[in-house]
Amino acid sequence: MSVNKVILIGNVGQDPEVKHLDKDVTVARFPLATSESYTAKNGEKVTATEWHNIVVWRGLAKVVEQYVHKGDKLYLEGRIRTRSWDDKDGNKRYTTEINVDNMEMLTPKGQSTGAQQTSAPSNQQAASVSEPDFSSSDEDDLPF
Amino acid sequence: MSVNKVILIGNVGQDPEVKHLDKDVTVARFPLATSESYTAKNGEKVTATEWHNIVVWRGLAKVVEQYVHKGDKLYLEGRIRTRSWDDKDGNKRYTTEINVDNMEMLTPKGQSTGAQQTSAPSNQQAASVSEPDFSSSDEDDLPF
Amino acid sequence: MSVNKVILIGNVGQDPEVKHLDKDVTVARFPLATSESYTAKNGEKVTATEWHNIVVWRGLAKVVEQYVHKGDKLYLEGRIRTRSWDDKDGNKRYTTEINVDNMEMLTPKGQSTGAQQTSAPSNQQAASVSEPDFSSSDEDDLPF
Amino acid sequence: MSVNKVILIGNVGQDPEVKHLDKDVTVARFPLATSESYTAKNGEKVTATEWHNIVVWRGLAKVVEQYVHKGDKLYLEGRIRTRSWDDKDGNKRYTTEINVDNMEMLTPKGQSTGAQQTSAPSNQQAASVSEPDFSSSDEDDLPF
DNA sequence: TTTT
DNA sequence: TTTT
Repeated sequence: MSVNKVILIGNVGQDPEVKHLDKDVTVARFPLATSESYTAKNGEKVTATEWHNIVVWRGLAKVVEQYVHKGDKLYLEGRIRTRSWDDKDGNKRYTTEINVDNMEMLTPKGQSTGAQQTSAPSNQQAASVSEPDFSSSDEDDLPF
Repeated sequence: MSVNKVILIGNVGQDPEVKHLDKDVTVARFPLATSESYTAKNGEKVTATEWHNIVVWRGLAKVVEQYVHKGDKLYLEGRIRTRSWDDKDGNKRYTTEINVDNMEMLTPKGQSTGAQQTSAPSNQQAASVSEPDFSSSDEDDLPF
Repeated sequence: MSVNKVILIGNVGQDPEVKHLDKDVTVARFPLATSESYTAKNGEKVTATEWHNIVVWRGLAKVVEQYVHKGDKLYLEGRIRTRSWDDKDGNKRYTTEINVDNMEMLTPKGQSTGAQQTSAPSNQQAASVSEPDFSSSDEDDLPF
Repeated sequence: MSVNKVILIGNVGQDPEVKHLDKDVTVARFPLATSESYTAKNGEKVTATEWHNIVVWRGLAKVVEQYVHKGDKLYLEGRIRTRSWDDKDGNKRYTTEINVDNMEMLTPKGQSTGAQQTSAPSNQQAASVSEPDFSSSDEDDLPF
């Protein structure tokens, strides 16, 4: 009796962080920017950027791991989920994420414009697939 | 070149808070619940409820003021917007809201189930329209 | 690299026609009305109704068979599909349908307003489930 | 009390046909392809293409006229509308169209791949804007 | 009739 | 922190 659906088209802000949990479960996280342009009261053109915390699970996370890079444009379909956690001062805090159900790559293959990609050698894609050091990231304790 | 679209169907958790700002601008805020049922690993049926911070501006806010009550089921279309603010400890905090562009009432007229409504006298709708004390609420300093 | 998504909220125009094909595949079809109101140039208020040919397959078709009746309000998510066929004059003709992927019932249980339902005896739901005569309908040759 | 919403991402099949009606009203029409790939029962990979009749009015039609070309990838948001008309044999026939409310160009500027574009001289975009012969097209009598 |  |  209810619907919680998000549709985003935007640009990947950072290469995804991918974690391989036990039981062969993979999760990928990355920021996605959407932006809106409008004319302010003073006539100035303004671009407002919105950052979304994207979370992708299981099979789709493996697709992210292999093919999604900083700068890519993506179509995402998912659900809003707000998680709560306690910060160091004992305050309840909230983080809103987008849990992805469906994804389409809108950047044509070989046209990624992310810094890492363009500076990478010709075998960069394979390199990015193995991306060895995310699992040892010391950000593991952060809630997002 | 980007899209930020949310579609929700859910139930209003509290009667909307409506403020009349200067220049005849109205803003309405209320929580909306969506829920998902799934079967947990142990076979138990679980219902997870997600609460969304809904924000409605201008003409649509006046519709909310007149017709939307606790318990009503709504279809909403809007955009995700995360605002940042500084809490009392000087930490940056974030609140994610849904800014509504389009709304449809799914509760048939006269069938609202909210507690306030059902206990209200027959002129309750007019009463709720004038709703006198929100603007003097001491919650004005809170970011939502 | 492409998206074909439809979101409808509307009312069921006729009780669904349900067919049980071989291999335990079920398909349900029914018309759904959406309507838009607008003010014409002459100041008159006009309501335009749009009829959609809804098609539901497999497990979801069984849900339709059991729970969906004329008059019910539904949320549907699906894809547009246009089928072509040859009419009796040998002309190519086209029928556009909505293939449903996801459905939510928006009419509260026991509040259906369809004529058949309200006039039906207390066991009408079971009756509608077995709905014996659709498969022998002479409309079988029509493309919808 | 109803919703009729379509979201498409696909490729433009032909350069848009643009007509300037009286009262400065512009309408643009073009076919858009979406495609789905799946594995058939025999293990073969199949791509099914769906063609949508896109209709864009007024200001957005002028954007189409200037910027949209065969081959371009677009995000479109709109409504389903089925029109009826009488064919030469006096039969009622139906055409389903997508009336566009919102559009985003997904092909980066200068990267169109449509045949007409790549073979056009460097001033082809201005040329396509004036596109002189559509209004005298003898297809005017056709319903789409 | 488009794209991958 | 992305893109145009």
